Amino acid sequence: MKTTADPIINGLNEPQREAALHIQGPVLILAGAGSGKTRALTHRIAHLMHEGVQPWQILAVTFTNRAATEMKERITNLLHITDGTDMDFKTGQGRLPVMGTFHSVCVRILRRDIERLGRDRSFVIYDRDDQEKLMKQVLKDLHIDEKELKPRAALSYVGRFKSEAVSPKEAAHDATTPHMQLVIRAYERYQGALKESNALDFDDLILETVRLFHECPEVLERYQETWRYLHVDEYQDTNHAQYLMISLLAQKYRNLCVIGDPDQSIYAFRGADIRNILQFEKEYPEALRIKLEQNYRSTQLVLSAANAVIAANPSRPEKEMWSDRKEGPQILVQEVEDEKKEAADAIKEAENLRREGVPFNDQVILYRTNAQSRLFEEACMRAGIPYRIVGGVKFYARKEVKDVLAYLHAILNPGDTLSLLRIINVPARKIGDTTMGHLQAYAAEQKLTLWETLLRIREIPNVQEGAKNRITEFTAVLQRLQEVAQRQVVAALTTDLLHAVDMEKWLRDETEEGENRWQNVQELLSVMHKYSALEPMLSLTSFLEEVALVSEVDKLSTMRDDALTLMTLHLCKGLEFEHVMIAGCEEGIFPHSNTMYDKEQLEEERRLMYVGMTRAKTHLRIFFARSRMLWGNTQANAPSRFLDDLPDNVTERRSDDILSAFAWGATKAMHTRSGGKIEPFRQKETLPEVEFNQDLSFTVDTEVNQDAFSDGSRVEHAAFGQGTVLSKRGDVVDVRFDSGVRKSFALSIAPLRPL
DNA sequence: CCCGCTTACGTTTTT
DNA sequence: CGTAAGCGGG
Repeated sequence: MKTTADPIINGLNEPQREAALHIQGPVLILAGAGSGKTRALTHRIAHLMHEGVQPWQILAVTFTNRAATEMKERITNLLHITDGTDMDFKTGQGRLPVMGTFHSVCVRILRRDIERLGRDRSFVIYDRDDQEKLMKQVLKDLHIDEKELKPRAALSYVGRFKSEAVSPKEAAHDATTPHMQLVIRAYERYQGALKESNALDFDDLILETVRLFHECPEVLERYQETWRYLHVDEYQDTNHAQYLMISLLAQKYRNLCVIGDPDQSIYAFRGADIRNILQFEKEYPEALRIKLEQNYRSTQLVLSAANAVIAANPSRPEKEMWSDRKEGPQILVQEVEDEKKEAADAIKEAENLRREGVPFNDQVILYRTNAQSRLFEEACMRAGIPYRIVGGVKFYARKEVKDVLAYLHAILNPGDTLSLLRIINVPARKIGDTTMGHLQAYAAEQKLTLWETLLRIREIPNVQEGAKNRITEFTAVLQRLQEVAQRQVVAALTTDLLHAVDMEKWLRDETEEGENRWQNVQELLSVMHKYSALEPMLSLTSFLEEVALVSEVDKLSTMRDDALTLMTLHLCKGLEFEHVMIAGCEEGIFPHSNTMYDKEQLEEERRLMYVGMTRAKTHLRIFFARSRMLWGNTQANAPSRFLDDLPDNVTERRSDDILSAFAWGATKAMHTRSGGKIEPFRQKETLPEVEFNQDLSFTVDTEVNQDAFSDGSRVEHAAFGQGTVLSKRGDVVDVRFDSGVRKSFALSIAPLRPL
């Protein structure tokens, strides 16, 4: 029996200890925000190993690489393993349990066993962009008008079907309307096209694994025998397909430990099914239920506020977070004139706290929609404070990055037609649509892949001699690189590749964008260096595999500069900050207007608010604006209904307007009178244009600046130094700095001054 | 092939 | 209002 002297058990609170020690049978852990969930989980796994369970018999599944990495690190520390490296994990030889995302675990299974489903092990993984391209082609092939069914809409249906594990055949069964029948045809064809390209999209990774388990009981049994102790993190976010996968694995030994928080379920729109966690005990009646309610992150004031907000949601398991940290500042609810004022105020608050010793790294601005980020970004630039935006255009989704990756994919697997199509004319080598049209026609007719067609280019009619030569050149380059790939690691291979196709010249076109593009490729190269210790081919495949499955939030921890973080509320889950600011808390913004007529969506919005608030350790500020410019219109939105639930005793309400006290009382009364029901017209009220700009200094600033930036004038930038204005168009100036760097700026924003 | 103009659109997105 | 994508002209 374990005693409290045991380092694995020591330091856990009572329910955490229970979670760690109860290792046989199903366990449901309801773990509130900041309750030491990862701690409970990692200690549990460490305890399992202490009890003689082999590491490879333990599986822990998460949703993000970030979570998986953190768990691996913490278990490594806990066990004082020094040689259980990540690479060991990959080959399955390590001393660490198998820990990874749903998708990476499934890839691992499929790379090994997908041939049983009559498919090729060297499949490629399609991301969002690839999916859209493919679906576009599918709709074209089916002669479906883009107006009738857009690729994105079709994909969203397909995604929904797949997350619910509904095959095209089953879906066809329920398709009653002509529109849905169209969707089903697209779904069917899309799946066929994926198979032809030897590709799987993200959803397929899960779904094909489920299919494998269904169709090959002996394979399922092998995994059941291997992974006897199963753990699933963020269980409230699992969709039906993921639920099936886990259920199948668990059905033999029933050692399934799921952890989650129904109050933090914010991905229903993506197919997450909160019922998976709510009905866990029905499915496993013998399950032990553990509640982690002590919060180690926030002050009691923050928690009281968050608890009050989430309490308004019906049918949630009873759970109330509490904290030992009784003291702290009040929750600040700040009313501001408009969205510009909001941004300026938020930045000012960040700077104030910075001065008091809270680094920017420990501060975040959260908003509901990405579009809101722009103003904060501009405010940061204006104030000259460092910031980073998480999300938005993803690094690995950038064209130049995807182009390089497409080269690597094509080198590894020339059968990857999508990649070939992507790079055949990048950099431009005058192989245009006409030529490609002939080639694809020939390929279809002869039942050849594009690559095989390219290799036989000499036999193909209708293609001009010049184009044939250029294609021969292209295939020769790829073939040479294929050989290089056999003996060089991925970084060296890529350096060779970039040189061979003169990528630098193509990307670096003397503009700021060109410079950025090249920088991005350099960054990609630096990521590759992490794979230099491996065998050449393994280095290439591991790199591509990992790149296919990473997200933006994963990179957060690796950034070291002190910068204010800006991100959507959805992305903040799992993170924590000393100072959290939640912007745009107005009806129609948050909760978002599209959710306001649906009870369940509204509940999810409330959970999103709860998630945002519980990120705060100490300082929590909530902003709402009296008026806001949205889609070219100025509108006045009522303060968010979520603010009504903030208890007065932990809240301080402030406003930049003298009449605000009155306004507050009025809105609160209005919400109360309507009994919490939605008043459709509330957010439509538009105030007469108020052109009273309180921040005069800003207006003056930009006006004065304008004239001093004529062509050829000398300027100085806070970060880039001195330079010469090349051209000026309205608010935008092009500057060449003495360092040689060329950039364009928005005058009203950039820290640029005339000399 | 690249640009600038027109048009359409506007929620969130682990992999 | 701001943006991204599509298209026609140079």
